Amino acid sequence: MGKDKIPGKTIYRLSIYHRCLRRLEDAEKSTISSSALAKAAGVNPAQLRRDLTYLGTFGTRGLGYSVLELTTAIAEILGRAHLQPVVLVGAGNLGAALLRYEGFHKEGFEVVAAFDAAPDKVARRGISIPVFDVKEMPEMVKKQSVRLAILSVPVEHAQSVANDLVNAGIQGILSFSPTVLQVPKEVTVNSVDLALELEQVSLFVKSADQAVPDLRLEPPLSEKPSP
Amino acid sequence: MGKDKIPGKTIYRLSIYHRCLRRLEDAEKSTISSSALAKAAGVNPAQLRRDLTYLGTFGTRGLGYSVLELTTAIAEILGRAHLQPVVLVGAGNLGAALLRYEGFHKEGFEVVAAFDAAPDKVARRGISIPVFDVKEMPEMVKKQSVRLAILSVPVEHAQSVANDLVNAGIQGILSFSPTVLQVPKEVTVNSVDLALELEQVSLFVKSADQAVPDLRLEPPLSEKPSP
DNA sequence: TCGTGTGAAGACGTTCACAGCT
DNA sequence: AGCTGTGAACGTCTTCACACGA
Repeated sequence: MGKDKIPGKTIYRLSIYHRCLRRLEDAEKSTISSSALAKAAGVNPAQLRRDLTYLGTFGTRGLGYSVLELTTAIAEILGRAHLQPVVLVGAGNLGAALLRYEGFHKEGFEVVAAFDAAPDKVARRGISIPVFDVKEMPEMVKKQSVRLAILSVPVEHAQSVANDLVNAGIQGILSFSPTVLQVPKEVTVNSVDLALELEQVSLFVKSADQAVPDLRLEPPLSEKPSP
Repeated sequence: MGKDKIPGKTIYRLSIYHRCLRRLEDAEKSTISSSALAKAAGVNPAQLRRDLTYLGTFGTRGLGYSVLELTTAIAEILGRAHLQPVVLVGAGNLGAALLRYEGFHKEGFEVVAAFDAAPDKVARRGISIPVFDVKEMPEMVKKQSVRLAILSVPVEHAQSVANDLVNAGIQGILSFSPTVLQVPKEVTVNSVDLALELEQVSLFVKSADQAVPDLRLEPPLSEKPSP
């Protein structure tokens, strides 16, 4: 059994495999081969098998993997991530959309509170989560021991709000600001920069009919800036 | 001069450097050292210098890089990405927020049209872009030779709409669906899965106080599924 | 025979450490 | 002295290719 540490990239892919497997559970198939699952997940079959060895040996040679068993095994690794409370700061355009987004809940996260500099102005349509003034954030975060935050404030306030979050005890931030947040090294930041992601697509496309790079492709992964 | 191909990861970081530089242009400084810029971008100075060698030699030993010169050089590489028309499909909750998002425009992209299965139901507040029925998408995309698309439809329609986009001539898709799109290999897909990104943050946080992985960290990059 | 599990090789990316220019 | 540019070392990730079990 691989008591080795699991590489970050593998963890990322495990999440993807898990998604694919859950979709297969509905179907009749009770086993799946590495090549079938790999195709669904968009990776190389050998890579999939390699990734799974971090969980131990599950497959049956000549047959494949038990969908149920595999799903459970991956969930055991990833499971700890779920059912965690999250706060959201910045309920503006994007933030409000995130509050309405059901995907977080589907993955087992609960957004327990939202904060905004102008809570009165927030478009609350379709939002069931209470929106408080950002001034109340530190107290509420501390009281409820929330460790995760979604940061969707305007870029010019991102760093200062991030500081407040860290001071309040937040340990992980999913940021949507197009800036590199400076945080203590014990705090995890994952930055999703929408325009930058679009730019990357564009560059890859251009490369097809112009004389540009070879662009080896890789799945997104978390980023962690220096302290 | 490095006429080598530029690695995808370097391209990604070049975008980040470019952002940081533009912010510095306002400031008085006309030169910047690799360590200063690296700190702002959250990377190792050696890595920054290595990345920049793909553009040629710009720095002045003992001094640093000319902010202006560097900005121009990077823009020349990335520039082709900008000023491209983009269409958005799926103007629901998230899609509508993306239509209001100014970041794309700031980076030089123009969302020329949006499409939805039920264009009447779209909340148009704050949206200046016309929203058409998705049935009109193929024709408009072809007519205007649009090559980039933002895909923000519900997950169950993602693959089928992606197929339509590809058939209409789209060559790059920025997808927000939590699924792996199957597209021809000449089409670039970059997938931003919000719940998955939050899950990654969570896993990294957990690892701090529990016995979980070592998690080597990396910046996000594009993903490209198999044909 | 089919498909897993894995050693070994290879590709890739990062970082060190220092020579050399200003 | 300060900082770039880069050979070389290192570490990590991916992929091949095949032995082995069902």
